[in-house]
Amino acid sequence: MLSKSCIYGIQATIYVAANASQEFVPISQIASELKISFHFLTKVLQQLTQEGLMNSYRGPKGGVALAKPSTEITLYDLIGAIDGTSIFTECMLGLPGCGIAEPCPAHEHWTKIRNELTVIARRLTLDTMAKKAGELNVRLTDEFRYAQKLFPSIKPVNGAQA
Amino acid sequence: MLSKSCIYGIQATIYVAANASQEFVPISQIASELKISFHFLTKVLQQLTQEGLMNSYRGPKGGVALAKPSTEITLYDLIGAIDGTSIFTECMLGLPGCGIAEPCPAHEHWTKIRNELTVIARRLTLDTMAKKAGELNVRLTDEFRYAQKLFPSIKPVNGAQA
DNA sequence: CTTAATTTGGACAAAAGAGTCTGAAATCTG
DNA sequence: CAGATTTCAGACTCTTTTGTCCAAATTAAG
Ligand code: FES
Ligand code: FES
Repeated sequence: MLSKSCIYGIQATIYVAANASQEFVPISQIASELKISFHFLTKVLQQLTQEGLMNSYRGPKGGVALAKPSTEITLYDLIGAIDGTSIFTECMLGLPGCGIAEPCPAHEHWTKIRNELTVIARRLTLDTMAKKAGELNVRLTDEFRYAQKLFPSIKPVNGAQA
Repeated sequence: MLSKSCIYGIQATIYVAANASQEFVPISQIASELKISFHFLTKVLQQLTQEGLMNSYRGPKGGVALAKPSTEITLYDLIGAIDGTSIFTECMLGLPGCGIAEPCPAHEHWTKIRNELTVIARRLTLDTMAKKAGELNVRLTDEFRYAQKLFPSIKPVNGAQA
């Protein structure tokens, strides 16, 4: 569904939103905590910066920060900035100009799903996701649980690693 | 969302389902009518054959045919056979083992969408889509309209080409 | 002013997806 | 049997995505 770039972008922005204490968060910190390739993540976040969703600052004490309050950035914005909005508008069969005038055989059903996805993505804010990420057992990546970072004594529910 | 292979497979099977008159439909016929690369489509349909959704027959008068009645093949079957069922089960962020035990911050909302997608894909049969494909102005590919093939005098609603 | 930390911007490599081609095997027709 | 038609199987190329790396520009701190 989503590209790797997009997934990394979402995870990173949630991480930044949850670190409201830091003014600018260095990309190296995000990358090492979330176990994402630093150089690759750098490109993704540069794109979010160019799209106006983040601010960046160079030099010591530099890093990236949200350009707007986390309540005003939605999942739709993030996906749109990285993968583009075609998911929310395109034909399931990839035909150009999806519409009732020239529908494909799945149009009626696909648009229903697509519209619900759009509504949910527009409603779901970074703030909501960051709060959720702070709950117990919620994970941002396969490795990273925010609750575990705050309270290292907490063990995950299915204790794979000791 | 869907790979090109999957889209071609869906278009081709709808085409075959709509051609109920022919016993076996040659892949070359499907490819030329739907303007899909013959060799590429061949591979896709081979996969559907191996998955048990289609039968094939070599030699003159050969081709491919549905292995089951078109009322018993669903969009879910087609997608599952080509792209796999991960769309219907995987985490939006690609995390392994999507579940309420270790959710990601979007789990709750994504599973809602995903479940509706699954229900619709399981309900939508080839028969339904083939019937829809026969309606006026419904297109199977950018180029191919079934109604136009049956009644060449009919012009598309937004007459791009003369 | 010098050094270290950081983003920026691009080049480059590896992997996966999409598409092309060729030859072999099966099957019908005459 | 001979020849034509068709699927089957695999090698190969091209493009996009993913990932790695390095040098230049910016800024804070001593
Ligand atoms: S035309 Fe295919 S989904 Fe609208
Ligand atoms: S864990 Fe991410 S959608 Fe379920």
